[in-house]
Amino acid sequence: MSGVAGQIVDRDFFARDPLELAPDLLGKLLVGPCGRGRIVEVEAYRGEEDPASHAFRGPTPRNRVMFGPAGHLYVYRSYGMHWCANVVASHPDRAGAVLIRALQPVGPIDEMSRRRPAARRPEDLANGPGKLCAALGITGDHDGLDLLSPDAGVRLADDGVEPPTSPTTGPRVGISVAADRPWRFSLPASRFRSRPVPVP
DNA sequence: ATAGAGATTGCCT
DNA sequence: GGCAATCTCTATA
Repeated sequence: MSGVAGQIVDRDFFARDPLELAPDLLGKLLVGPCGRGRIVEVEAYRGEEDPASHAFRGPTPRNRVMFGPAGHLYVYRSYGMHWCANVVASHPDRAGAVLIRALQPVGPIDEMSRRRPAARRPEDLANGPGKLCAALGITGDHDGLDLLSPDAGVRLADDGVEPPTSPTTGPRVGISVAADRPWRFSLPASRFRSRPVPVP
């Protein structure tokens, strides 16, 4: 199954169409200031041709990172109270990002649990875009950071787990426009996807 | 200037 | 299942 977890440092891995990058993020490890988890569900968002994307109507103070280099982290405030994390994709001159929707908690479970007091079961620690940011300690302070930087507060690691050959796909959650596009990707066997695993 | 919707979550009945 | 919390942006005036 796996080797030693190593940070992803290949810019070209990120500089692709979000539709290509999204499924390749499944199985990777998201490492935050307060914990880490395995990515099990993501959504692709494009730019001007995607009405559901924050980048659809051009740059604003909030979404400016989506128009910057691939491999950076785009963190936005959702409904005035939650943080949501995206990996910037696409090309330098084209906006695009992949929203991280759910993680399988890896640890430390006790600290993640302290940050998610409402989670009654371990699988509820990070099974939502706002929940996973709370569990890992990701906030607006991390907006725009470079995921390829070795000392970044948020990083992306590969421990040898291969992306699924046939990811589960479906419509993106919580949107009303372009809701017919099946741009949500998740690991199969989703019923178990957010359950924590022992730290190796 | 003001109003309404939104890539959400948790608590209420 | 309903609904409140509350920031950012868009539409309308």
